[in-house]
Amino acid sequence: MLTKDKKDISPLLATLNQLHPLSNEITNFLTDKISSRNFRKGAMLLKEGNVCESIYFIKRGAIRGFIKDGSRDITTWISAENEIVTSIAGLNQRAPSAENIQTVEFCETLMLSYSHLQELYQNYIEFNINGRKLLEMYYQDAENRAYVSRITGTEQKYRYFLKRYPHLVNRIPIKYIASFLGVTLETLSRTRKKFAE
Amino acid sequence: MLTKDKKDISPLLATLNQLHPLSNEITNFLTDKISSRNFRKGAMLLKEGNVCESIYFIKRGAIRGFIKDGSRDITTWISAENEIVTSIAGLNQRAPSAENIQTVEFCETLMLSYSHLQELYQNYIEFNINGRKLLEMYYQDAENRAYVSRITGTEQKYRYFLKRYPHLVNRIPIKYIASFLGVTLETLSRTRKKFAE
DNA sequence: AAATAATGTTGATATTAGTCAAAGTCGTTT
DNA sequence: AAACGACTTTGACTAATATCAACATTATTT
Repeated sequence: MLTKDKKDISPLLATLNQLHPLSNEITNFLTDKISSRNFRKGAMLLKEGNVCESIYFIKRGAIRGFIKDGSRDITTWISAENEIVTSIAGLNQRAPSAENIQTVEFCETLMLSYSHLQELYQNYIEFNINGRKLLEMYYQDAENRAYVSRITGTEQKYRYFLKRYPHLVNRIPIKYIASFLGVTLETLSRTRKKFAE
Repeated sequence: MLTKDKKDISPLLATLNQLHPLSNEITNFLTDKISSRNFRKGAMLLKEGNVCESIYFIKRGAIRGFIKDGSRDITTWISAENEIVTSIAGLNQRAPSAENIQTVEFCETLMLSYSHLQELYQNYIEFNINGRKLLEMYYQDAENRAYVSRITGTEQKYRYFLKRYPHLVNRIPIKYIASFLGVTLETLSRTRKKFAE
């Protein structure tokens, strides 16, 4: 963690309001409990084996989730501006995460602790509407990620990536994109070259 | 669809109550609106391009989701007893599904229409707690499915399948398991043989 | 600006898994 | 019981991708 900044939580409020309008009480609670956190490139927000204590909204930068598979890592997701990241294992069962969470760039985030999130869900029942809708969206995303890793042919996979994540293509090191797609970086490098031609 | 049976919705109520206790009003609403539906083996509950109009709870049997990738299918999930299945695309955005949903065995299900589900969420706000928690669980599952398709080595994949889905191993045709794991059925057949030795 | 580290490319080779085809097994129907 | 269909195994061969290693390029630090 780098600094604890003056916070502007409006982008998060906008995201949540789009799903279901937030009451003043909820807006005030969020304004009170959320803190701003910046992270240097490569910082670990969560290491496997630990229970994730927070949920982060990305104001600027990109963050990935990855799992260790022997000596190599498998990047399981990559998120950027206006997305929310956390360990689903922590959210769902307060269980130690098998997943690691790491910034890929310098990041400005908004952080809400898990316990405050639970307080929200318990004390402001209608906030569960926001949570439910958010999870519907993220679930679909997870399905899509499972899909891309199963389609055959590196070219088809990369084509999918270009279409779905155009904003990340020139920001994320090829090694992360490769493992996200389920290929080696060398193979992806060659495939990408064919595309340029 | 085969028959519309006398319904016993208690297994679904048990599942939902475990997440958050249901009020009498909600229980009555569900009892009223849910219908029992049986399907023969191989029946299509949803064909790609259509908007999914219902959500199903599996009382007996197994159901898979799959996506067409050229001429072959990719099985994206396999669910069985006491699980809920639907097209997430339909749930989330009322959009035509890219996914097909098909029974793998004779199935007894409980069906709730999408519009009644929306009624529940709107009129009984606390039901969003059940929905939110359910989605947290299913989201984690989706993450895990994405993970297994990315790990390398058919042996490792199959080992994961055995561990995570022991109840399905002897029920689901190898061709579905293979595409779920992201390998061909021949490769899976050979790998499985090595296991037996 | 030079030095260093991180990232990306390319080539040669090995390995794995895919493809195509045939035959075997199992269960269901007639 | 024979015939059919669905599922599974096996073999020979091919194609795709991984691996290992060297080098090139681009960023970052000093």
